[in-house]
Amino acid sequence: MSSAPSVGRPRSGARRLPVGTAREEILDAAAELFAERGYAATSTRMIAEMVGVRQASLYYHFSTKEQILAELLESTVGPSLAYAERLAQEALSPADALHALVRYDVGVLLGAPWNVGILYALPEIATEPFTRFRTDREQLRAAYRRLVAAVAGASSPDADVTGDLVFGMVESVIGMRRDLPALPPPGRLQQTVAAAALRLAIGP
Amino acid sequence: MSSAPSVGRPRSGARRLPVGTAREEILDAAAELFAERGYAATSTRMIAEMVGVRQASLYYHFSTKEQILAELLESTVGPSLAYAERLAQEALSPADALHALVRYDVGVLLGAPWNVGILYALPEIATEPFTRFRTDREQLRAAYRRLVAAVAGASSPDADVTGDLVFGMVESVIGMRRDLPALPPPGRLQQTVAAAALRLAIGP
DNA sequence: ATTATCTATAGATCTATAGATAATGC
DNA sequence: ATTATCTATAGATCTATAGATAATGC
Repeated sequence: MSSAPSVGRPRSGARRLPVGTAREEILDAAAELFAERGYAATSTRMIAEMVGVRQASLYYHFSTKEQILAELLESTVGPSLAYAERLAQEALSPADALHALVRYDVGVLLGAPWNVGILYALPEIATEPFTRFRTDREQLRAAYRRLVAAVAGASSPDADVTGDLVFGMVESVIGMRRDLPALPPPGRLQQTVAAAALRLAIGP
Repeated sequence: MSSAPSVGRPRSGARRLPVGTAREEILDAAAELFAERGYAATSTRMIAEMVGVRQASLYYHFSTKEQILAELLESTVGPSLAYAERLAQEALSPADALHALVRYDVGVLLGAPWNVGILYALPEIATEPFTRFRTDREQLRAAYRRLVAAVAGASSPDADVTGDLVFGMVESVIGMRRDLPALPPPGRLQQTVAAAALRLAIGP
């Protein structure tokens, strides 16, 4: 929201978009570069150049390059996890709840301005600065497992694995978004994936 | 096979395992480091140290660091693609063929000594040295689409998307292998995923 | 006085090439 | 003579810190 601040030394370059705080501008630029060229392959200098600021100025807003990545990752699991927790408090049938969660989660992954989900796969996230992201993501996985188990009923022996497969299938829209020249419209794809999740969960 | 060669200047360090050529030793070490720490985060010096050789000596066997990655990637799609092509020539029902391909592909992903599949997600592979890998992987995706369409019958409108979802679900075992503390035994997981693929393909 | 930038730079890399050297094979 | 290594290094980075500076706010 609050655009260019009134205090502080002026920038050397022009402001990219007069919308958003400096922090948000940095996150936007980093999201684009990390998703398109890779995290380690993106230098802080490239991010700064895209923002229109000197490389060292990034460190006024973020203490390390890793912090920038951590914040981006958080923004992609956070909403779906919060939604899963809200769902758990409503009195929906397990099938309806699973369907809703898949729709929402796919919507988040497709709706992000850049395909940041691709960064989940980075081996780098096994380290400390990303602990929060990792536990949030595992909680989301647990929510999928619970819902799938509830849909399948007590009968199913490897409901956990099926939950993981649904979770993986949902996240595979990240790969589709990257690799396919065109995707169905978001609403339609959300619907298709949600229906597929139910087929997976219900079946024997 | 052919272990330490009889010609050439001796190494400064000891040979890691007296099995395999220098080329294979390099690929092994790189696979471990790339999968565990990331491609860009792994230096050629680290690879060389693990092999027991000086950094510059890698360049006698590979012209660039990217070539090492390209070869590793190729080794993980290659076999499944070849298998899909063999399957296409046999007279199996579509359902049996899809089941067999999923079993095989999951087996390859789980069987690799290191979880190299994780590298599929790298944005770096969009560049030229990886063209061969990318087209092979797209051919494998196409095989999944064909089989899923055949299983679903002419009725299904978005058989392509379902094919992509099966493809994505199969590859999601890469993420499971990385993130879960324990997995079912390979044979059992192959079976579970293959059955799940059929449920996805058949359903309405 | 506070804020948000700037300039300058330390110190640590990193990839790839050039050319020397220590083996074996002919 | 050929092979597979070695040593040495060029040249290009890269992250993060220190301290100066140009705004506004009090």
